[in-house]
Amino acid sequence: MPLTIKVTEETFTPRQQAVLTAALDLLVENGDGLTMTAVARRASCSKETLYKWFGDRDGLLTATVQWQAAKVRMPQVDRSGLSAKTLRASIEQFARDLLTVITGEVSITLNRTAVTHAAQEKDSLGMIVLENGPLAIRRRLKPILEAGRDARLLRFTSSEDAYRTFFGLVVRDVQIRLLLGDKALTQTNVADNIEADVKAATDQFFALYGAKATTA
Amino acid sequence: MPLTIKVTEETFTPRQQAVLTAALDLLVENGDGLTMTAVARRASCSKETLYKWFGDRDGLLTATVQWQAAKVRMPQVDRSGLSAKTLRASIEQFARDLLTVITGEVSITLNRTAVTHAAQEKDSLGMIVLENGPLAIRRRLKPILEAGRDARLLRFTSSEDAYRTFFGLVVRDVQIRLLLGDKALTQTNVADNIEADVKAATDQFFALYGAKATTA
DNA sequence: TCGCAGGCGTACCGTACGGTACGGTTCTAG
DNA sequence: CTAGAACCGTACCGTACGGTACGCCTGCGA
Repeated sequence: MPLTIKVTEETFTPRQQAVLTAALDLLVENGDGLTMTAVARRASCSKETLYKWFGDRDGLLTATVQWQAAKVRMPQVDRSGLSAKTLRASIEQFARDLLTVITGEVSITLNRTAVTHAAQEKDSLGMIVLENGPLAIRRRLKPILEAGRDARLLRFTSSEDAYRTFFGLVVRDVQIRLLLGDKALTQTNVADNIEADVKAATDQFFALYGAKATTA
Repeated sequence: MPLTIKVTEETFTPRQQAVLTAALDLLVENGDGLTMTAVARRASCSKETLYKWFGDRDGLLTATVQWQAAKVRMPQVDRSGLSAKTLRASIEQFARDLLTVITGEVSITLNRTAVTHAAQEKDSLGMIVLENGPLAIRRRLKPILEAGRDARLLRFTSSEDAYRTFFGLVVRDVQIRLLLGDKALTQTNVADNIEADVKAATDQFFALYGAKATTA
């Protein structure tokens, strides 16, 4: 399977999507339990079909991650009619989206899979996850930030730095702890605190980059 | 091998440490290449000895991680004679230590190993890494922060929140991108920027929590 | 009705690797 | 000098899993 630049829902037939769903379910249920035999049994198809469609195990894994990533379509935030209020609402929404995604079971599983993959000098899965996680957020957030600057609501020199600070303020140590399986961070526990964390992170972001703030 | 509460250098004989060094080297060179046969060959010992000393593959892995973690002894920062200047220097030192560690090849390898491990419902390695990484920093940073607050140099209500914000400001998206194998983040590239990042993160931390700052 | 493509299920193969067994060697204690 | 413990090297076993081959069934177009 060659490098696929863009994966849409139509890239796979419904039957293939059913197979990928089975693969993703297995992955979530039991991280490394993604054996070709298990997928074939779960999806009620033959292994031969799997190899015909996806080439090899890595191809199936890649297709699964790409397909799942294509499903995550974050809500577009309106850029027009920018006011202090709407800007803040947009930023909060980004923070909420980000936290909701990274604390989700599917995201944790895919990130773990990609990290494992990267430990074997194969970074393709990592790039896919990056591309559809942090980088996707960045692509959508940067224009908002720059619009905020144009409207004299934000102050910064590098929108890249502003974005990365935002990421840090929102994610903090939550993602790495979840990936490492920290039991002190029960998922429900995290989910319950998302709203408070969103507000705190947004407050801090405006404290650093708001028009009235003085940054170094 | 039962749960070892604390691992010191003396926990293992020199010969055993040589074995663990070999294991760590193999892990760094080639993430998943840690086979018992490879370790035995690299360390010039027999597999039987490995099993006698470490029980099974997981025991060897755990011992390797624990032993490496025990080697990382971060420099203690002086808490006495707290002034604005020394406090800032301490904070900067923490930021520098944190960034230096997480961008190191060994840290990346161990984190990847622990994440992979956590994907198999085995969180012991994850806890060890957490305990000796983020949590170790936290244990040492919190007293400094609280001393800074007592000296009216910092303002915050929860030192836990202050620590986590510090972590986010320093680490941002660097760690997850390194774990995912982002090629855009060459290690040398990151290393060259550490000083600038340290300064920026410290500035932002003081902007949020410095005595003169107004936080929400 | 016939032929055939697509696909299911299963049996099969090769290999890699965790774990064990065992003979041979070195070192130490008595 | 000898007995035994520790340990090295290697051969071996069992299993899990990636990948292939093949027989069978179903649906569909001619």
